[in-house]
Amino acid sequence: MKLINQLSKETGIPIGTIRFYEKSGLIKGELKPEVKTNNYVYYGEEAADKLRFILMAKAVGFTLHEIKEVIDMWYEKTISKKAQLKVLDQKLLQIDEKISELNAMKAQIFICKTNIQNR
Amino acid sequence: MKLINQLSKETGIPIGTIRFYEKSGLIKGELKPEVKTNNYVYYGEEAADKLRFILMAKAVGFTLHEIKEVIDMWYEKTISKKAQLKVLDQKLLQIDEKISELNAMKAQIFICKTNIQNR
DNA sequence: ATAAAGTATGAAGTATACTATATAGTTTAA
DNA sequence: TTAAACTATATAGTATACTTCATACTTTAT
Repeated sequence: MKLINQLSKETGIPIGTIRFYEKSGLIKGELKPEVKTNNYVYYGEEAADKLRFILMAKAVGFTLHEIKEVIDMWYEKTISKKAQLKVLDQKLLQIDEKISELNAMKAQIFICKTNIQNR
Repeated sequence: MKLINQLSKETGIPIGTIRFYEKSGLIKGELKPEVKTNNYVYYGEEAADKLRFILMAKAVGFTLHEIKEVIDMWYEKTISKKAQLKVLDQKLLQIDEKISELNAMKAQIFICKTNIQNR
C-alpha cells in the first residue's frame, strides 16, 4: 500500500490527475482505520494497474467515460457475468476498429511518402 | 467543387466543425473569382480527403495539432523533401506505438474475460 | 523544535475541440 | 415573388480532461 506521491512516481501520472481520476470514479484508494492522526489515502496494486490501463487507453483515443466502462468490469462483482463479458467484447470490437484505422492511416502515409519521393 | 453543405453530407462532419477545421488551418476552400454576387466557399476533393483523414486520426487519439502536422506535409511544396519525409516517418512510429498499445489492451481484456469466466 | 515536504479539500482557471446563437445576406423552389 | 433553405461571420457557450491555487493540517528530516 502506497501514498499518492509514490503512486504518481510509479505511474508517471501527476498527483493532481490521480486525484481527478479518483473523483471521477476511475480508481479508489482507502483510509487505514488504524491511522487516526490523518486522513491520508492509501493505494494498492489495483489502483496502479488501473492507472497504467488508463494511460494506454487514453493514448489510443478512448475517453475517460469509455475507460471507466471497462474498469468497472475489472473488479466489479455485482454485475452479471453475461453483462460483463458483453461490455468487454464491445471494447474488443472498438479496439479492432481502431487497429484497422491505424493501418489505413499507415497506407495513406506510405502513398504520401511515395508521392514526395517521386517529385 | 462543392459547397460546404455537400462536403458535410459527404464526410458526415457537421458544417460547424468543418468551419472550425478551416479556421484551424486543417483544410482550405476557395472563392470562385467569377462569382461576384456572394462569397461562398468551394471545396475540392483535397478537402474531402483531408476530412476523411482527420476522422480516422481523431478516432485513434491524434490531436488536431498532430493531424495538422501530417496534413501540412500532404500537399505542401515549400518544405524540403527530407523534412517532409521525417515528419511522416515520425507519425508512422507513433502509429505503430498505438497499435502496440491496442494489442496490449486486447491482451489485458482477454485476461479479464478469462477471470470472469472462471468465477 | 522548526522548516521543508507531503497530504486533503474545494474552487477557480486552462486547453482542446467543438456547438450554438445571432445577424445578415444569397439562392432556390413553389 | 416570397418563403424556405443555404451561406458567411463573429461571438458566446459547452464538454472533457486536466491544472493551478489557496488553505490548512501532518509528517519528516535536520
